[in-house]
Amino acid sequence: MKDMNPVFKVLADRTRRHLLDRLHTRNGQTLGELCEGMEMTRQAVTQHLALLEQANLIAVQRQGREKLHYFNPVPIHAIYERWIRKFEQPRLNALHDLKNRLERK
Amino acid sequence: MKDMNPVFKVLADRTRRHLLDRLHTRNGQTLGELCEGMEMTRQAVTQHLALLEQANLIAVQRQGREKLHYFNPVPIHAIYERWIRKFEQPRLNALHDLKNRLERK
DNA sequence: CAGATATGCAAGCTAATACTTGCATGTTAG
DNA sequence: CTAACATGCAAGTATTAGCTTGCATATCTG
Repeated sequence: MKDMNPVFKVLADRTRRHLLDRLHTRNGQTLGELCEGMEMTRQAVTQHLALLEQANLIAVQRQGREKLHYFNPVPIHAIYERWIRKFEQPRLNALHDLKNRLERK
Repeated sequence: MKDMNPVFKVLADRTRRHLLDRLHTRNGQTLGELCEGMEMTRQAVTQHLALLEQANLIAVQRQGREKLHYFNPVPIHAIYERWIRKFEQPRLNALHDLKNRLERK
């Protein structure tokens, strides 16, 4: 997937969105906790978390032998500002555009 | 990319976001117009547009031998409602969570 | 220290993705 | 009618994503 912006790519996976949901419900969970109930190996979850960390969507902190994960809302807000908000004013003048297009000919 | 929600997957590609941007700038463009300046073949663009159409992000209308493309903002708004908005209230109490966690032990 | 626990690292497999090439079909213009 | 134009269809290729398996390392507990 050709993409300079890692946030979209990361959000495109259901497992990763689920992990974000879990951290949103309770922040600071360990790797083991985040693996509970996941239908894949711990290593798979680790790899998803690594991508989330690369995209700056989570921050990680070692606490003894445990690894704590914290959700960071900033990139999602940036996505909203850059990509969502400008599309929220729907251009309902599609027919007007069509009319213009036909007249240009 | 394992995902039931096609909108995220579709938005994850830079080329497709660029196509949406172009339609947002001027709605109702033909396939040929949307191909201009793209550094790939027409068929590649067609495939991207097909994915955008599947995700209901664009609507297509045949006009003679031309194919007109219209942007549809509804799925992006749905994404915002379902996934973005709830993350916009940042939980800045990470330290509080950490404190709770340590006390649970 | 020794065993259990929590996590890390890396190679390998499979399926999906992005893109191309080649040809076919439908439409408009002279 | 026919030639140029706009688009459609399908098979093939290279890359990447998601996941697994196997083993290594670090930390806690008794």
